[in-house]
Amino acid sequence: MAPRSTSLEHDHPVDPGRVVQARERLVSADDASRLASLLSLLADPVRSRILYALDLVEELCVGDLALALEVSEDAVTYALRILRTAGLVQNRRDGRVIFYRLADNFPEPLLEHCLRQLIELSEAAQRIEDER
Amino acid sequence: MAPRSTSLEHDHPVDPGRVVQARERLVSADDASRLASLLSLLADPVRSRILYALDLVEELCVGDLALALEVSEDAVTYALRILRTAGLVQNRRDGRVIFYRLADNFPEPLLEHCLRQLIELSEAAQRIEDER
DNA sequence: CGTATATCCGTGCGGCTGTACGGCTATGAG
DNA sequence: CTCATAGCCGTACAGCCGCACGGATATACG
Repeated sequence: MAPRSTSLEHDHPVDPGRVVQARERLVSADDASRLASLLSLLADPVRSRILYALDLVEELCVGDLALALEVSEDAVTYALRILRTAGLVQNRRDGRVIFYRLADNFPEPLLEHCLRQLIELSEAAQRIEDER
Repeated sequence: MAPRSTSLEHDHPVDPGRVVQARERLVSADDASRLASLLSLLADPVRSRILYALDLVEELCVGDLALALEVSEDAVTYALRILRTAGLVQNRRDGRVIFYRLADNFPEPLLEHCLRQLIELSEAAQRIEDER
């Protein structure tokens, strides 16, 4: 069903210049959509902690990951399924045990650069909120 | 109800050393949870594009934002409500029109540094996927 | 005052997401 | 061969999320 275009929906810009300027240089809907997918992938405590754990110790099996993070094995399995599908982790079978590691082409700076900054950012925001 | 600890749930680590090592230096559940909140906030095409638009042109009203992004005003209002609640944007009333801008304490590097990298990353991943 | 406009708010709904459970598969031990 | 273990998969369910709609509110204009 069509959006709420029943009546007039703000036809004339209030500030046409800025609208045009924003439109021209704006992040495309496609880029934003891909970005959102990537961020959603990282926006889960179990998934991000798994990535950090694998960054620390190179290789871990499912059960040990659950122990290290103190979450259920089901949660780890589910998280790994998603990370695997996204191509962020690889696995290797050794007997009955399956070891996971970061994918070969895993973007290095992501964890230590980008996410680390965001963690500090969210801590700062938290403090500001607590002070109110 | 308790998780699936009905039977034994992998009591002995396969590689105790690595489990301990991961546990000690791992991102805490709290940090990961806060990080997830922040990432969820950014993991929406409308919200991220609004932030980029405001970064570009300083100030825009709701209707013009909808025009610039080519989405419904409802969607913009909803997105702004969330960004406002999170303290990422501020507004200013001028007559019937309400102008939005990035909050004073908006973390500068976030958009141009951090997210820009992630956009490129997601583009690269997309290309790899397309080649298969 | 009455009308039109810009935006917000409450509500409802469809869709997605994370988890738990039962059951399946594959491997190894006896 | 039989049994136990590590992990996966399909399913079901509860919770959340984003959007559209109706209606409210505030401001401007005549």
